[in-house]
Amino acid sequence: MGTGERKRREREEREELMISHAGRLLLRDGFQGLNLDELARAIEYAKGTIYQHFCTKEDLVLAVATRALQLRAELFERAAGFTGRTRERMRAIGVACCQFAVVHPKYFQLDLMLHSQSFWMEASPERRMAHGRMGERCFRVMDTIVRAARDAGDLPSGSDADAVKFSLVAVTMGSHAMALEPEIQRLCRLRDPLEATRRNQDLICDGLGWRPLLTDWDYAATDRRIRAEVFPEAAWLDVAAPGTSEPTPPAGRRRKGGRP
Amino acid sequence: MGTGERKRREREEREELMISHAGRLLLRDGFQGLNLDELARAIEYAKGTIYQHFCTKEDLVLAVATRALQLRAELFERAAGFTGRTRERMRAIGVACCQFAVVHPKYFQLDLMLHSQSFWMEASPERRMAHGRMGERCFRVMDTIVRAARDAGDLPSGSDADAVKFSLVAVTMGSHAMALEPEIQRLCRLRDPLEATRRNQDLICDGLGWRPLLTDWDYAATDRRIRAEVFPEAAWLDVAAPGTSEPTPPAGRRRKGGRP
DNA sequence: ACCTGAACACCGTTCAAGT
DNA sequence: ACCTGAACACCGTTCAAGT
Repeated sequence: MGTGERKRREREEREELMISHAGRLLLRDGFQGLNLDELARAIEYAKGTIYQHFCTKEDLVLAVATRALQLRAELFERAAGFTGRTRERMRAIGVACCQFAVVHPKYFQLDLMLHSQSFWMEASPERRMAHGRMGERCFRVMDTIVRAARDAGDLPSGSDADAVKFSLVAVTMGSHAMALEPEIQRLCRLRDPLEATRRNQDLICDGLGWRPLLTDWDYAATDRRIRAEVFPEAAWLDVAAPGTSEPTPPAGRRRKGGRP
Repeated sequence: MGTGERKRREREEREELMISHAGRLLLRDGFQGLNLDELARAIEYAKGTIYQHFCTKEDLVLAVATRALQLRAELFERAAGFTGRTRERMRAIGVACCQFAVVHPKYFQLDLMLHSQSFWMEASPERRMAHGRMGERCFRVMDTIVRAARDAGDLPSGSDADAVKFSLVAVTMGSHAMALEPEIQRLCRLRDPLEATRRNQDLICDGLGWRPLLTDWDYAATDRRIRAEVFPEAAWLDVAAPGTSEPTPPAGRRRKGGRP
């Protein structure tokens, strides 16, 4: 029985190895570019062994995405510890979101992919649920703040907490996704994608009537506090020029097929 | 020379046939599910002939997406003819957007895909530019209204027209994308995805200070006017229960590979 | 009981041969 | 000059054989 325990642990460690290494390859090559032959070679297991852990490639990628979502949840929970007005606290979450998108641009792209592809039906129910739970963790953090805002009178008493969360999530994801798109950058003459996202969060909050409004408060000072108190070690982020996600590598498809 | 002219026309008609039929298959099966063998069989040309028009599968799909974007541009231009306050006119565009997403849910998903995948580098520069031009057409319509709003004093005089457009596009795409996601529907207890998107557009406009604000105007009446005057033939849309995009077909992957 | 990797199926891409 | 479709390459998935 002690042996069974060790077996279980080894199996778990192997899965961990697969997920973390798949993550690395995903960051480099994207979903289509992720090659299971290469992954197997890199982790020194047979390709077939991967399928003892994941029923499809999508299942594996979903596991990576859940890991990424966990990172986000942890950022959220850290941000939730920020003290101040309720809108300032939610702002800390917004900053956490931006941090995540900047530090892990490919993970963020992966997240977008999950939302726009037939991913879910290729993944196992277990992993879908695990991903759902992680999503709940993120939403719980937001929910606490929204309710506190309503209780404090910072949000109109009639506000629907679910609707507020949806608005914030939608504007954040949408802004990020659009801001990353070169076509949109050109059409909207975007200079700083991150700044644009933050501004849209501000607009939504103002639209919701979340006090103090943009005009009644020095949110630049709040941002400085957030950076200093919640993400002190991320100071280097300010240095990186905005939009410095690595210039997508020459992943142009190597032509295949045809005659010799 | 008359013959050369006919050849050119025939070539164009064939390309048209390919695009429209590829569109049909895309609507049914999505990008991954689009099979060029099947397409070739359906249009009764050899698979190789497709490659005389499109350099890759992505190139073909981009052509379809551009066609879809053209539909959207036409809806926008029609909506721009709506008379009323500037915010009402922009609202007509918002309604057009929602119409588009409801009538062509798969095209809308396709649009999301373009934003989240390494599509562009597999397509030809010509088609990328064609798509860019169609995007410009959409933005031009919005731009006219935003400037009119600033001139009329409906928008604060300091408003940056590009930033306003970005906010609207980001919130609309983001809201739609999130609203389509079952996971988000669950977490936010969404009842009516379309309504949620419209509401977020309202919040952004309020946040921008675009008068008349939500509280100062009967926008429900505006919506009725828009439906009656701009999209009269689309009345049936109100009948379809929200979120009645066809229940994604059992596109679960047929397992492949392995031994006989 | 579990790992292995060759075999296989699928499908996008190419090109020699045909008209 | 252009169309054809069989051949090919790539890669996700499977399973008979090995340990």
